[in-house]
Amino acid sequence: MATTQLTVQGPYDLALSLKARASFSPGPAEDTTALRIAVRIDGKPVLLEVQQAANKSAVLQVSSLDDAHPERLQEQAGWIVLADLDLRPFYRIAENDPIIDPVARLFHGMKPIRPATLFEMAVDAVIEQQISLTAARRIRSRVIERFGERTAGLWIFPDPETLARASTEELRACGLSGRKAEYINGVARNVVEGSLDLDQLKNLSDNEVRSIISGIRGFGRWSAEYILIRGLGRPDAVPADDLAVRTMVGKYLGDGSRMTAEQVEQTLKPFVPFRGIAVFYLLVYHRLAPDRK
DNA sequence: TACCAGGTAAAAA
DNA sequence: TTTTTACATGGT
Repeated sequence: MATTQLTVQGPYDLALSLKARASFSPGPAEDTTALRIAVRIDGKPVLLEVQQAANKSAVLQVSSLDDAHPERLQEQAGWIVLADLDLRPFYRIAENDPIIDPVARLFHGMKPIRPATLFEMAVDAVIEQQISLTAARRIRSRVIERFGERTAGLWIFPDPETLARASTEELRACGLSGRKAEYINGVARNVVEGSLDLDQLKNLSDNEVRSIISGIRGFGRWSAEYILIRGLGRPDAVPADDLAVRTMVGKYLGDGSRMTAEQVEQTLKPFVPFRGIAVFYLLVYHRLAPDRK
């Protein structure tokens, strides 16, 4: 059994971060004491478990039953929990806003949890286009159960190779539209052929990422921002035209009614360079608030 | 039943 | 160039 320690930047609350993630996919209650996820490391399925050494401690315990390199485990876990992000500058900015400040204090140490790979994130973005998160979740699980791999009771998201080979009909059978089936096929093939290197996006600026993502068929402005904030954890990225964002920013930072994308952009200016994190906190607040709706 | 939900590309105007 | 339409599922 491989075990390693991971030090994260700034304040971190793993239990809260897990709770936040669960709030976006309502279902049976999930374990919030540890992050358990199956990933592929150097091509091999590995069960990864991440725990917080002590409450809100900066040290995380990363372990796996499999004999993966501790360094690779640490790297993968650090990616998923956004270990490099320091929330303190965000909290300082939040202090200037009467609405965000109490929310930031309530959720002290909360970070987004990233999907294990950018390919998974890209496919998720396509699945979630236009339909409700509930519907998207159902479709997503059909895709995983049809094309993914199961290890230690957990599913690993299908590889680009598998989804590149999948027929439009098979994908449609999961509940995707024919269009979305083509998009997913397309991005998977780009990755397999090597014309798209998703991991390379990690080294590029937000604008360079926007340019590359929106050049892929099926990926527009919304998907580029969505992948930036959720997949890459870029703290300033916001899909301002996103329906939920327009609704929530309007509700909490505006007059209560849904905003236009332009109004969202204007309203979020004070939170640069943490606009995406500010919106993340608002969305979670809305989902966890007892007086929701 | 109709409409909305964390959009996008392609057709039509 | 700008506006409209088709698309799939799930909840209300």
